[in-house]
Amino acid sequence: MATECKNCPLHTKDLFVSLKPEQLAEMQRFKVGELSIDPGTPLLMEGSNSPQLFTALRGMGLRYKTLQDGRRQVINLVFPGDFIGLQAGVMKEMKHSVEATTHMTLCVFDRGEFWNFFRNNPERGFDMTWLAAVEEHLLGESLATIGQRTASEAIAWTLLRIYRRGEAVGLVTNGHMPMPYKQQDLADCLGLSLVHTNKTLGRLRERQIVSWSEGQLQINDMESLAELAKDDGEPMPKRPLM
Amino acid sequence: MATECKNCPLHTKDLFVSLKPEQLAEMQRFKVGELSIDPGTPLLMEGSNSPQLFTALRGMGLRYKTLQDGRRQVINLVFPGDFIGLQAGVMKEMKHSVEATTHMTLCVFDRGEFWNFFRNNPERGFDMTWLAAVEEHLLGESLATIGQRTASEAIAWTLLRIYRRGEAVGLVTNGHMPMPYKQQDLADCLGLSLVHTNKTLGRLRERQIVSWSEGQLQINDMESLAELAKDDGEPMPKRPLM
DNA sequence: CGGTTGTTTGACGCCCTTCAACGAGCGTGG
DNA sequence: CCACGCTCGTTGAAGGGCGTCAAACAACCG
Repeated sequence: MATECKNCPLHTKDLFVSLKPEQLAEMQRFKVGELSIDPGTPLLMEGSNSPQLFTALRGMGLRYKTLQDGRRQVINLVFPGDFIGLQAGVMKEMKHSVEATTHMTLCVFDRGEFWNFFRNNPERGFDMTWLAAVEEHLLGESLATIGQRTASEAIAWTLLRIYRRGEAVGLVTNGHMPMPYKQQDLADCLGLSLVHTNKTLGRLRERQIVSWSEGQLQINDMESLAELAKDDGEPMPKRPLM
Repeated sequence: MATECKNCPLHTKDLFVSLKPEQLAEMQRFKVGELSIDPGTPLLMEGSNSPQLFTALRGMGLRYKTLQDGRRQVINLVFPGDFIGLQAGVMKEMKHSVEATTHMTLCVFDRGEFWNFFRNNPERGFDMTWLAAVEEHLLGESLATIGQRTASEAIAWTLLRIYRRGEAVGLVTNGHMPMPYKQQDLADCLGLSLVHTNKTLGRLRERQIVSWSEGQLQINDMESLAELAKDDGEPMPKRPLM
């Protein structure tokens, strides 16, 4: 039973810019269905030319690239509200892969209608650009993290960002944030080895700053964490929802 | 004396998707002037809310972010054809800084007209999204480089990419590519220390793979370079020109 | 109960950083 | 004209953060 756009659980969250009723109707027309996938399922593959675009409705995943020798770089994590497949939408093919970490449900859009949608809804087209610009900005921050921050800074920064994003979409309850990823995923986010990631996490736990176990992330000392992360304290940028 | 869009030296390069005459005319209308700046001049500052957008017409520069403790991460290099300021165009402010490395001349667009332009030219709006998606893709590749490649791989990869991009916009003559950056810039691109960058470059030079001196980049052994860089050999993605 | 996946811990070593110093090129001013 | 300062490239030495190797442990499952 597909969710109707006007009942979308996301578009009321204040992370997203609010949509006018007619825009919701437009999205409803653009939306061709809903997809539900199990943990571990690949959604889009590097080099594929998917006929579909998605926005994550529920669940979490990750986008990654693999070098030819098998090393993997996680580009970013996929949260509810993320738009997936823009690259396939405008370029010929995907340049990275996307896979589900938890069970996910996604709104499905028809790529063939993408251009029509864009032409008929310039406001939404603008929002698409906006979205891409936000993505670009976030990747720039990740670059700065991997390039400049030490392992503990980087891990602190990443956990903080995950927590905040989770808060913004209502995933946090009682200070508990679902954290379904593996340590290996976090390591591949940051270009660190699994072992070093593990030990650094252990140190953060000992210092009572964050605890991450059994798929739950908890922040025990927000102040120390933000300081360690060298977070610049800028609020999470608002973004459109597709 | 401003360059007219229809005489733009760039839009015939095959890196860019070609523009129809009426699109050129539209760009001409959107363009409010031309800016010429000296090496070292900051063009956009992090946190600024610039009223202008640019596309680089001639010259080279770089985009970077600085952490609060002064560490700098170069997000990417700016080449002719790059569109600058999209973030300020859709979000409130710039999230990184841009500065000129060589003398640069840029086409200037009025940010206030951005939305109108977008609405009146859905095709160009689409191209804007396309551009942002290309940027995002390139940042993803940089992430993989910084995160996964070793210093010599990363440096090889970066030099190779610079050379190819230079070729694509006609900057290479006789196998010589202008390389106006400092070693510190390259180091800040890759999250490496200046010293290590220098020594790694020296090793590449000794092995007769690339030589970079006096602002000129030369590739002596393209095959070895591509192999070292673990380049996946995909062609440079075509992109729109604004 | 063996097999698998993910976390944890220890030992060892290297890639890379940091500190330090020197040289080359160049513009400035005495 | 040369001394001086500044920037940038280069090189050596020392140390540490992080990677690699290896193994043990816990949880889950057929």
